[in-house]
Amino acid sequence: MAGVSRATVSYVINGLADGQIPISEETRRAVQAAVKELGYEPDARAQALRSGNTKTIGLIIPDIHNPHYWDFVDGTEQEARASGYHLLLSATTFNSKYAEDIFDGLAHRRIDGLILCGSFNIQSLKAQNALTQILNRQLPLVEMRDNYNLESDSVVSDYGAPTREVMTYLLSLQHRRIGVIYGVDEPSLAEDRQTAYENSLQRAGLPLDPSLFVQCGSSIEDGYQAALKLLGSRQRPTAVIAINDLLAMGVLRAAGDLGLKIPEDLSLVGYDNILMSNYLVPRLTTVSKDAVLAGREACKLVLERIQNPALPHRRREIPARLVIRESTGPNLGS
Amino acid sequence: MAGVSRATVSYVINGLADGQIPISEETRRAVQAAVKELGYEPDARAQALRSGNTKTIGLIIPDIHNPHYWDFVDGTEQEARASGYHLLLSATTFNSKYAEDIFDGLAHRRIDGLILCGSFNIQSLKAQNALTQILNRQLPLVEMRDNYNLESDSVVSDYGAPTREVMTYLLSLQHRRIGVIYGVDEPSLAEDRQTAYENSLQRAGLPLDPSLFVQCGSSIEDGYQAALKLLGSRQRPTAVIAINDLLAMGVLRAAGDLGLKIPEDLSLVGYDNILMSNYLVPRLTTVSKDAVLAGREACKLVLERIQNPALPHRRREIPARLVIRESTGPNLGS
DNA sequence: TTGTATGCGTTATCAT
DNA sequence: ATGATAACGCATACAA
Repeated sequence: MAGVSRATVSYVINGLADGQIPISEETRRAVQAAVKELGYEPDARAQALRSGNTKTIGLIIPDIHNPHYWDFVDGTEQEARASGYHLLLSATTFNSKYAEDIFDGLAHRRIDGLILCGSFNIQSLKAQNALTQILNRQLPLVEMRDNYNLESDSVVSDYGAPTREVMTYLLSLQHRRIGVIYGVDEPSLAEDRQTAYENSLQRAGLPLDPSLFVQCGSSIEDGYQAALKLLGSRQRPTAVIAINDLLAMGVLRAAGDLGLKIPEDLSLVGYDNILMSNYLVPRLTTVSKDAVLAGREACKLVLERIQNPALPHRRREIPARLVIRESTGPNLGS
Repeated sequence: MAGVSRATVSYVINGLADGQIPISEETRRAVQAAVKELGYEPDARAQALRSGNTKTIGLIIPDIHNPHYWDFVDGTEQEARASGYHLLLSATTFNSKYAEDIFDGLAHRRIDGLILCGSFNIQSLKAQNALTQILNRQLPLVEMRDNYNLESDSVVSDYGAPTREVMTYLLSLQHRRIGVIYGVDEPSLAEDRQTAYENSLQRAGLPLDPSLFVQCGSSIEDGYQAALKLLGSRQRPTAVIAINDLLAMGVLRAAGDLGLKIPEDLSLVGYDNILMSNYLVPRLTTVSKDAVLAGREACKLVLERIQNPALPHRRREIPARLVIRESTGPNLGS
């Protein structure tokens, strides 16, 4: 329609005209007019086939119902969009038979990079195979934990120090029986918190009561049920640490049902500092981590590696710190 | 490697062997062995270029921080995955300059279908243009509201009836001053609720006090601030309807800050029945809608239309109904 | 039962 | 300053 060849159109559209390849002003205008007239848009499929990259980043999150991950997705999307990339979102639940499908699907689609957020079932042999295959293909990969293997970049947070801080704080409030709602799908992912908890107790000369350490799933209902069990026992704890804020909301609810007032009868600490934790009644004391920032950093890392695959393996640390609000107070017990 | 031609490999992989094109057993086995050996996976980019479809569905949600939409995403993803489709997720905020970028990006990518969930700035001329262009391209489109135009399928909920039910319920509890936190980015999208509210008041012979109807943004902080204003006034309402549960959480918090007990001093109703609304203290009375189901239905509709573009335009209705829990009670006021 | 040839829409290389 | 051509990896019509 512009009366020029396909190549010329390509030059004009991709702005190679600037310096690299000289295009006459009238040709450019003719092409641009035709583009507008026809509503022409280059076909990303053909571009992908030709150039080899899809301008797409895969993002896998473990739990679609936990606000913490939305913050993460938010940050990732901001950064991806800013660079003209799109996000291919997948959600997997622990033990999900889909884990394998997801990896296969992403490999098949030739995404340019992959961000693996949070736990997924690496115990599954199939998932493990899928992952190693992805690594073999040199797919830029960012993991939100210490590198499962050294090939990948990672964005992590040290929860050991803030957990010790939580324990020191709770102990200073005279809490002696401190429960833990350990609702992580992949237990090893929160080991730093578990050991910090145990070490703090030992250092304080307190016994390690296994009945205070409750493992459960990651839904709010799981947190609720776990708390019901933990708080319904004869020697109930006077403080509870929930491994994330969503579970803490379940604990809050369970405490209400048992007639326990927070923080008078029970102190409660969460992790993540999800947006709504500051609007709960009472406002939740929590270990805060900027998930949006984490998402941005993760995305930056993939994008950088996409641009330069030879980069040394990197590790970004997102700080986590205790934020004291209203859900914790002194032990007023007998 | 299998000693056969590319075509034969294609036949074997795509299972055309079954009936359509006969393949000898030994050839098939040889191909399959080679596939496994090489870790061969067909290139989705080339397939997309050749076949014309990307097996990708675009999904636009208005607010990444509202749990309601995640339920929706959940349902959509389940259905998409079941059919071998992936989700290209975009989040847009009202008034976002990105609205246009998003549409352009999706058009450029030649997604197979688009699900438009919730409000987006159709007032923006650019967004409108982008949308009509998409329609011109016959892209299968599902809108989560009554059809912006007749070309698209839609999944909707009638909020008029349940809102009247809410009003009847609150009036029966002797509430006479009923506030509304109207935090919708695109006001027209909740018009049915507004008129139901106004009609119910009129039918009860009650005045329409504009100061009871507060417009605000859609974040929890917006709900909090709006409630602070609404409940801080001299003639504060004894009941508040929040246009969604997230905003209701903000109201809950504001009430706490003002020393108002729920439901003794204030009744509160939300919409959506997000998962956590049943774990709040008090549990939230809300107009429930199954967002996961809505997501599935929306995805089914696109998938069906992708398969058969000539389908008549369809409209699915997802029921919404009042669920009475603990946040509402009789007006005990003077 | 299998192989050959063609084209999907781009962009890069080489000519002109 | 621009046009012709090849190639990306696949699926299919057709030939053998």
